[in-house]
Amino acid sequence: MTSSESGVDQPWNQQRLRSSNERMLLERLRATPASRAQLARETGLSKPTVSSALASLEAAGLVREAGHHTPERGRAAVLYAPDPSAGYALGIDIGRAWLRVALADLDGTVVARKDVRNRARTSGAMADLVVATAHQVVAGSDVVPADVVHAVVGTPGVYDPAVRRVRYALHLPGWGRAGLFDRMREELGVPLAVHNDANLAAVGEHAFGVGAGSRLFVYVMIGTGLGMGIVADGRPFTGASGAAGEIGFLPWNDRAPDTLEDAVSAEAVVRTARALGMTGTLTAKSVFEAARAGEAAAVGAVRQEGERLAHTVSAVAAVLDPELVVLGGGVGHSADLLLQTVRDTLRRLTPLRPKVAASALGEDAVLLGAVATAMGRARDVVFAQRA
Amino acid sequence: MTSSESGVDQPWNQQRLRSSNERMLLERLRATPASRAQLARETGLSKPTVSSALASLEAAGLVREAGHHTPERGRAAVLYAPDPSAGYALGIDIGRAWLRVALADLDGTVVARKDVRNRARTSGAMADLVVATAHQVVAGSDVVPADVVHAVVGTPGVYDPAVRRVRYALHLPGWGRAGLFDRMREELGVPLAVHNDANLAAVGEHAFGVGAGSRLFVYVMIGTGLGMGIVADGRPFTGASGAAGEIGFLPWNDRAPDTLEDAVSAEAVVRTARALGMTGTLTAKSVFEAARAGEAAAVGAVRQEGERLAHTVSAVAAVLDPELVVLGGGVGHSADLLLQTVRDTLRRLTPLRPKVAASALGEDAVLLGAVATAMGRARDVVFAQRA
DNA sequence: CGCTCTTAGTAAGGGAACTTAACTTAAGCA
DNA sequence: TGCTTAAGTTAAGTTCCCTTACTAAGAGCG
Repeated sequence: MTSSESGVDQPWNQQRLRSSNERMLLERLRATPASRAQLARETGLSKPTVSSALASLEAAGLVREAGHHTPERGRAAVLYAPDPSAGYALGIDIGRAWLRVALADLDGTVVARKDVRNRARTSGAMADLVVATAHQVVAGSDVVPADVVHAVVGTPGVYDPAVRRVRYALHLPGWGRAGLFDRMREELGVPLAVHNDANLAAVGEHAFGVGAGSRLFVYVMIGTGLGMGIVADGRPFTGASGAAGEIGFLPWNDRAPDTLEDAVSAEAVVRTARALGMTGTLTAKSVFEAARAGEAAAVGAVRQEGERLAHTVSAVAAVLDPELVVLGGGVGHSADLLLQTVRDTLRRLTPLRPKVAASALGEDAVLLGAVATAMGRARDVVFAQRA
Repeated sequence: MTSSESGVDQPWNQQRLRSSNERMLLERLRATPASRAQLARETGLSKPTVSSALASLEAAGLVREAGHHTPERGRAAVLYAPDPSAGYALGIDIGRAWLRVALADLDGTVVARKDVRNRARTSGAMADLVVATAHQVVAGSDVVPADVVHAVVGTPGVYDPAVRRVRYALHLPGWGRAGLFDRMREELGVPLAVHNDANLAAVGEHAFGVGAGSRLFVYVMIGTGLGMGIVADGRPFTGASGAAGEIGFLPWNDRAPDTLEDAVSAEAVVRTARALGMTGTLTAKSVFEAARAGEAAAVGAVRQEGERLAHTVSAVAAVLDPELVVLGGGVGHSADLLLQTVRDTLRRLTPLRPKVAASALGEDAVLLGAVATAMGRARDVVFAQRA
């Protein structure tokens, strides 16, 4: 027999009833401020119940008056809105080149931020830098440290909560060490969750960027490596072992034994450009700039990159059928150059053609995804801990 | 801002509280019969509440006494269990060669079944055959027709509820005609849902087969075509437009322009066997039998099939990271021959290696998936319509 | 046989949270 | 100032859950 979800969930008593209704009202208010009468009409609760629930929320500091609304005729309504200062969340992006930290309120508004170059040589120094920068960001804001409720870190690799360390972090030496994040957690003094950077970028693009409102979309992160984040029904989809979206391992070419990651990452663009005749010190960025200027070898390299990306996207489309594919990562800022080639090649390759778009958040996608994730958790925590 | 899930859900009043608790108790009883006292202990509800809820459920015919249990010491307990005869569900598998219909109770026990060869020449005749066979199955059982609560049909292609017809049903002429399923629905007199066959096979394998308990697994259906069903957290994952798992469209080989479907389906095995020197009238089945007997060309064809499947699986693993890959479909009964090759090749191809297993349900996977899906819906309906 | 121990199940009382219905408050307008 | 209309509150009543205390029933034992 099926069984599966045999775990009996919590019983519903009156407290949970009340709590559930308060939560529903709070979520409704996040969309737009509303009066008690309006909430009653919209939610189906009675006016007295709404009044009482709103009083509780206001007493707990989760909701506050937000002006008035005078209808055509009749008494003016008192509008309520969530109080975004009821808690704060830290988003942290640990990248190869940059460490970025942002502090946001419960509306997702960033109230303080600091980006520092990542010059740490060891993972321990890196951890110290993260903690120090986070403390600076909080100190540089008007936020009381105790009001910072949750933090989320984005990092390459897959964090395994069971052993509390990162796996597959190939490009960061020592980063897989045990105890690293426990130390950060402790010195930070804030609950800290660790997520894969591509997944967070996808979440960020869903919360604030071009993926907004999409029921199923993927974020392809092209840079030093190749990764993908999946957001399904608003939540990250991580697979059975956290390795969903590790498209660097897609089978690519049975002639040459190189990986798709090698074939599509930023270095590959440089390699192709050289093979096509470009010379000098090249970076992916300079190749894209040359292509923009019309240099033939560069254009060819970019075209090949686009074709290979289309190959990747077609594989993803066949398995997942996403509504939208967002191109981002280090190469993302040149996505406009790639889009047309990707779309044209896709048309040749497969009848399954998701929309393809460039990242709207650019370099900030991971950071904002961390912010969005931490904020979501912070909302839960603040609600759960109300008086 | 994020917004997204801005839809306010239903308010929680006392009726919903009661209903929710009754539902929870019912689901708990599906795992194993239990006494009131035991339910109270396990669910956290009080004994009087459990008594009262159980009385309602019993009055509604959803639950019945199921013997007694005498503890070590103390009064004997009255056990309760769900009444599986509170409703019935129809599962229907419309395949190329066979039409299969099964009637199951709310426990998922098949109480009547009929398989007929699919000789219909037109889609209209096919629809008539489906309805007639379904009526025969119900008539041939002890079940009152009014107790049949829901039906689910499995068919190739993607059913689009918006236009109420099937798309991409390449191998079935006329099957994409509008109104076809509306007609069946009407003549059947039972609510009818239409699902993709590979998805249902995956659901079936999750409910009754080798995928039981897996949080994320895929069912690869190899036969006339090539398809895949995905079950995530117990629910089918269909993608944005219902085309998730259409792995026949995976990019395969940039030298030859054929599709992966052509390269992996049953016909491909025959083609390869011929190319390797086999002669006579060959079917996929006969090639597998010859391979089992040790004939070199057949062994070679089977090996190539396994290698190509491994290629497919590695792509799926890179995107989805499933816990388990189940091989099924027409070629499924020979999966044991393929497993070793698939596993060995996977080891060469990728570090992401999901478990690979043969289907446990064989030809019945689609039918049982339809039964499981219809039963799930029937449980909901019966519960919602209790007095 | 009846006493005691133990667990199952019920009855009665009380409290929390919701609803309905009626009332009060406040704003605009004649 | 009084009328109309909509917002918001008060009061009464309902539903459903919980706690406490009781009764019911089986098993071992003197």
